[in-house]
Amino acid sequence: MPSTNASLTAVFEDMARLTEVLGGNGFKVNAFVKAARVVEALERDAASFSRSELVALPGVGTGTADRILEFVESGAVADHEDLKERVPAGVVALMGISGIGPKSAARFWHEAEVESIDDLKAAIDDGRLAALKGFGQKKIDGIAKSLAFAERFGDRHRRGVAAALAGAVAEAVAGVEGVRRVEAAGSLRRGAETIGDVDVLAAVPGPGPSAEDPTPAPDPGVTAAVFDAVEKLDGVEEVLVRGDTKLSVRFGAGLQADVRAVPAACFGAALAYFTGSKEHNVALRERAGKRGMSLSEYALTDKRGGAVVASATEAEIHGALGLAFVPPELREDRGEVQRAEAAHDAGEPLPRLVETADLKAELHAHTTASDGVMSIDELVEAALARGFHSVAVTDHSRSQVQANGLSAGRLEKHIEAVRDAAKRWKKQISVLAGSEVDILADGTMDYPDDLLAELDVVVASPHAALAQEPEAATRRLLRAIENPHVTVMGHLTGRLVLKREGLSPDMPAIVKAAADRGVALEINASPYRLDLRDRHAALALEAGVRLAINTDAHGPDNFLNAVHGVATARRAGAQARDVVNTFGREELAAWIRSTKR
DNA sequence: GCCGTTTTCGGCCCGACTGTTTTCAGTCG
Repeated sequence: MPSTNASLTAVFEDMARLTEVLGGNGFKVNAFVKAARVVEALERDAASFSRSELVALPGVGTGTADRILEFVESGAVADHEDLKERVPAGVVALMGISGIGPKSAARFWHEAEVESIDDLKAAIDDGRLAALKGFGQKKIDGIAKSLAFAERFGDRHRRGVAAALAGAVAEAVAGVEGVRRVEAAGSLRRGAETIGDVDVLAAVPGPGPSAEDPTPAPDPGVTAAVFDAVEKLDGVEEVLVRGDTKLSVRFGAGLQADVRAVPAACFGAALAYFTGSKEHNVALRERAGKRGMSLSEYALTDKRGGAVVASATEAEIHGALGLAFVPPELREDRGEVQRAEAAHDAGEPLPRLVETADLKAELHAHTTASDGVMSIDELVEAALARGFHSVAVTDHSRSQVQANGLSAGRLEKHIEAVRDAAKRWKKQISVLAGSEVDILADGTMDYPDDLLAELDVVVASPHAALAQEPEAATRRLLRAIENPHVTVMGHLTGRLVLKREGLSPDMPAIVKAAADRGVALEINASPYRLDLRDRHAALALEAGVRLAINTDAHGPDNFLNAVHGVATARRAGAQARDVVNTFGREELAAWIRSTKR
């Protein structure tokens, strides 16, 4: 995303929060949030838009347009600066604590002199909070718990741990007598790289929605059994909420799971609702309203009379709203509703996104030669078990000493061993000799060109000097892309999810160079990496760059991580033909040859 | 602040749950 857009997104988000804490008009707050979403989703730099082009964007009026122009001109928005002067910097942060919203944050600030998280802790300890009307011991205990929790774990989690937990919860729920269907929803289903809470939805017996009973209750007996089963799961530390339809539990590992029970006839509406995102849901409800309907987690209904229009499946609801079915990974209110409308009007579905089952090759995997746990044959067998027609053996290069990277001499011998295995496995699978070659800080490769020329597949990856300035990082990566032997650029930024920011190169320049050169950019599917991230993958696709979804497998189970890489690719809108791992055996071989200069 | 085959003014997305309330505000998703 162009940097102007990122900065403007932050400005509008901050204006929303500041307006909220100052008790301003809630609809104005929503308008700022919406403006942030619109700017975030722009495909061009906001600076390149004229005023009339801006006003034509849905959600952007003259006020937002003028603020965008002001920011492009001067680098700041006067109204935003004014708001910031009126609110201490730490007050907005209070709203980041679960249980504290704008009203409470404002009261803490005005009535208890709380202007930061540290102030809040002190105010809890010295009784200033308890002196406020409406804040009993339970509320204060809840806030103290949330504070301690946020400090211990932060509020986001890698999707790998969230997926595992969701699986355990879903399994427990599915085992309850009377449960018709179970599905993980929320940001996990949308394929997001980090997850706040795990949402699991259970369909249980109960009446369908109707004009007389628009919010039918799920069977209380089955619902109670579902909630009991989840509360009994290993690792449940605390029950936060338990009502007639909703259970929230907190696990010791720091994750929270929300379980909802709905009558089976409402499952589609509920699944759409709990999958979100919030912004996407709001967009759908607004759309429903404009068409004389109302959308809730129970049903899409006619406003007059309340007749049920659709409720059982998501596809029916989207269709009744005049939309093609929107895959969960696209539901971020980044233009998908408009695209689904256009597709629906043309009588077509949205393009089919890449699926895990489409993957037929792995181009980045390690063996015991460097830091993997599989022999060459074990790696080949793991690939065969996935139904793959090709696998590249890509152990670390010599600079990766801690990972037992191969010296030039060891690589020569390793290539021989791979070629030998390739002959033995030839009838079943193509075994390719490769290497994950370090891109050194100056952009040179960790092996000389004549050695690289002996390899079928070169995955070029940065591993060190990951705090480099953007200019240096850009030069470094461009130089690697220009190397005539490189096939795939591996985990391009070197970021680690929730842990390390990694390189911040000029992505438009990188994707243009990759397009010109014909190399693929990897989506590293490890939930620790997910690098490229979704936005960058979308930029690559726009530039016509092929993606490679690789698991970077160090052990056989790592192949299962492909699903996370696919989720990221789907968020970017990737179709199967955009991903080289979906190519047929001969097609892939031909593509690899085409990358050689 | 945005928006209009109900509206250029007066609306604007829907429901569950909790706490401290005696009828509802605040928060969350």
